[in-house]
Amino acid sequence: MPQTPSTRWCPTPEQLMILEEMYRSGVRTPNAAEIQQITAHLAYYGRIEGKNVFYWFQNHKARERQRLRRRLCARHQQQAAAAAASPPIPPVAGGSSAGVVHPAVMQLHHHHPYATSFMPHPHPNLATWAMQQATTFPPVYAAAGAGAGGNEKQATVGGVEEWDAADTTSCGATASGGSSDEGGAALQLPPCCRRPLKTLDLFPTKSAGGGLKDECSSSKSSSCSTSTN
Amino acid sequence: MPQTPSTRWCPTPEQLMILEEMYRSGVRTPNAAEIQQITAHLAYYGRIEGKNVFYWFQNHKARERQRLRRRLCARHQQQAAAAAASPPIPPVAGGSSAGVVHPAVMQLHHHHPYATSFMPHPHPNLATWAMQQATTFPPVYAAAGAGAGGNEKQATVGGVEEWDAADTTSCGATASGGSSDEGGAALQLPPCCRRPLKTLDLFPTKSAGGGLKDECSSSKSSSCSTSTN
DNA sequence: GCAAATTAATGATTTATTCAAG
DNA sequence: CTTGAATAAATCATTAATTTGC
Repeated sequence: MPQTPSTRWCPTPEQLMILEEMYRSGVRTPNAAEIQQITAHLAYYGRIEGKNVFYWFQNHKARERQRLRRRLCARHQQQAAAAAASPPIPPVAGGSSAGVVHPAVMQLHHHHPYATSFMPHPHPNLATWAMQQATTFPPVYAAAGAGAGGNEKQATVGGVEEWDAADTTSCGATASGGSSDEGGAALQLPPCCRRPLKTLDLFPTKSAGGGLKDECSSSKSSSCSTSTN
Repeated sequence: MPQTPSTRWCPTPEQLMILEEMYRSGVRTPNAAEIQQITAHLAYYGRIEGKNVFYWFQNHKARERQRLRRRLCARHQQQAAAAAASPPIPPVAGGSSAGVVHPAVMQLHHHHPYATSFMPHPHPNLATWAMQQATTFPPVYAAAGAGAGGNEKQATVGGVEEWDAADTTSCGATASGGSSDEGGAALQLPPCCRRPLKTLDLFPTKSAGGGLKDECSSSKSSSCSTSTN
């Protein structure tokens, strides 16, 4: 039986390579249009769906972060054990490439007739799916509008090849202008919706979010109460 | 300017009523098809999109749970303060309605021409969106296949009007047969994919998931191990 | 050298947390 | 302060590596 009906997507080396390259280039949370592009591109190297791309970035990001947390934690513990007083590593971050953000997605130019079977398909259930099917136009950060050029995005951190220091909290906004040639409609996003560039606070000061929860025996108290309101 | 371009959905009383009724009927995590139905139905009473329905159930579920946690926590603390030795509450759970699951979604029969603007629309970004657009057919628990009648689902818990006791771990599988009349294609899901009916362990014994994480100063030990493989 | 059994990676879901409009 | 919207973390489940016995 050819075409193993495997339930999960098995990325080919090429696909993986490209994805990793993109990630290293700063792509972190591609938006719908970008995902479509990426998917279409990668489809050339094998079967793939948008959700795979979505998941991949999601997981990759999360696990990268997790890895760092582990690492830091270990280091921290080690240092704690050593009872030294010197701060771990002064965040080098520095000059590197903060604004050079190169929109890796823009380099995609395939459009091979392989297609990824986008639209149709009578998808069964799947929780998250649902949300999509209705998505008229989500009032989020960016506009995949046609004409407009300089659009600020949110995700897809720029530069910062490999954050291996600790804080690196800030991140350069990037993301290709995108604007695929297909959806050239009006699409003017409502006046609100413009987050202050979140999405990457590695080590927040509060509690959840990116805090190391159990992984490292963090303090984290706070029972139910102290509402932020 | 009529038609306030408000960013968020403002559920009308009718919509809200129906949604709550559904929730009380056991609908907890409607699948795509169900969401479509619900949305189409509710669209009669005002503008609404699938994602609104999706979010609503998501939030309602989460907050109901949160409320319970808070409540339980408070009670627990109170009891702890009382320094009594008697076990809190013997889980009443009992007979209630475990299998009566009435698929509230099935009662929907509108199909009013209001439509909810499902498919089209050149949605900009939105993270989760992406994933959808590709969803060929997600290899998840159920099959929204056409003909087959008795299909087990996963979400949409049955019965259990209001879990206010503690454990209530089990849950009756329910979910309307769904199977919208549109996707009558083949759609034969691969031989694997058949979860043992998860998705609702309110108060698991392990750690995260539905457990009271931090909210109530739970124990929560157990790292990753004891793989079922 | 191969195949069953274990372990490690990682794709896919669900749940919790956070943000911000009303 | 309630709650819709969005993201990130935790978890599950399956596949690929790797080890072990023959």
